[in-house]
Amino acid sequence: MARPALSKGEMEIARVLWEIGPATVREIHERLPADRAMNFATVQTYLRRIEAKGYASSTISGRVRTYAASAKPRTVIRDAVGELVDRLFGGESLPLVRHLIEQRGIDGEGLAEIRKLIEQLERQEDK
Amino acid sequence: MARPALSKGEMEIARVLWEIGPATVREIHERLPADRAMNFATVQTYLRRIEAKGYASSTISGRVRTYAASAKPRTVIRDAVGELVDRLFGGESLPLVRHLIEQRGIDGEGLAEIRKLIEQLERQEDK
DNA sequence: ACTAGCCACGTACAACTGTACTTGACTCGT
DNA sequence: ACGAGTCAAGTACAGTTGTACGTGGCTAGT
Repeated sequence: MARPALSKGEMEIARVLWEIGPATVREIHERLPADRAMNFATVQTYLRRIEAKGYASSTISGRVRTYAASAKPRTVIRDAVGELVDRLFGGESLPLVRHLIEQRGIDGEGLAEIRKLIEQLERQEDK
Repeated sequence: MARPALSKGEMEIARVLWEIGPATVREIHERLPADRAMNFATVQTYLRRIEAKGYASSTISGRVRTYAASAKPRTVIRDAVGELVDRLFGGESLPLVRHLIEQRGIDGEGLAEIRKLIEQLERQEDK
């Protein structure tokens, strides 16, 4: 494996690609959040780089190139989060979880979900 | 404010600076995790850049320069995590919390702590 | 057949990053 | 007073990143 990591900008595009499945440059460009204006050609460049790094593949049909993710979000997320946790928290994930829960508004529903998740894990551990 | 964000490598150094308080280049260099060998001059460069970006200040006393963080970890963490959450999760923090709990080993004690934290927040919310 | 629009592809380019060497000043033990 | 070590500061330099322009081919409407 050992693909070079995706850059922040590349991740943004990759995310859209995971979300809407195989897509053309234009489709991805259109699905970008409105507050994230970006030139069509820029999206094109990102996709080319994402493919070059081995996170996507593409085929051309007619005149249009279609990109498909070839790496799972889970993998990319694992690496990116791992990196952040290492650099900013010395490898400890707990402080990051704490930060997220305390500092970033997670609503009641979200909290409940996490609580259930934890209770479940704790039961497993007890066994 | 609007300081340019710290790069990953810079964060690593900034973290040590927060941990051990105002320190000289050498002190920081020595406190780096063993698996993260880095030339003394590299640390020097990072510190210079961290200062240039406005996240630290330094004074020279005698021949030795001492750096002190001038930004709080909380701020830097907020920004870095916010960035990641935006790019990789479209701004939703819940999936990141889920990922951390499910995928990164957090031990029983950690889980219990998070659970308590959540219960506390839920109580607050109820009121 | 002509034109306006769309697209891939190559190219560009400055800023930022990671990483470090070099030089010149100072300092301490001999 | 000399050599070994220490440090700041300047410089270097290739690779990555963000962002985009230009060119030339195809295509659908006139």
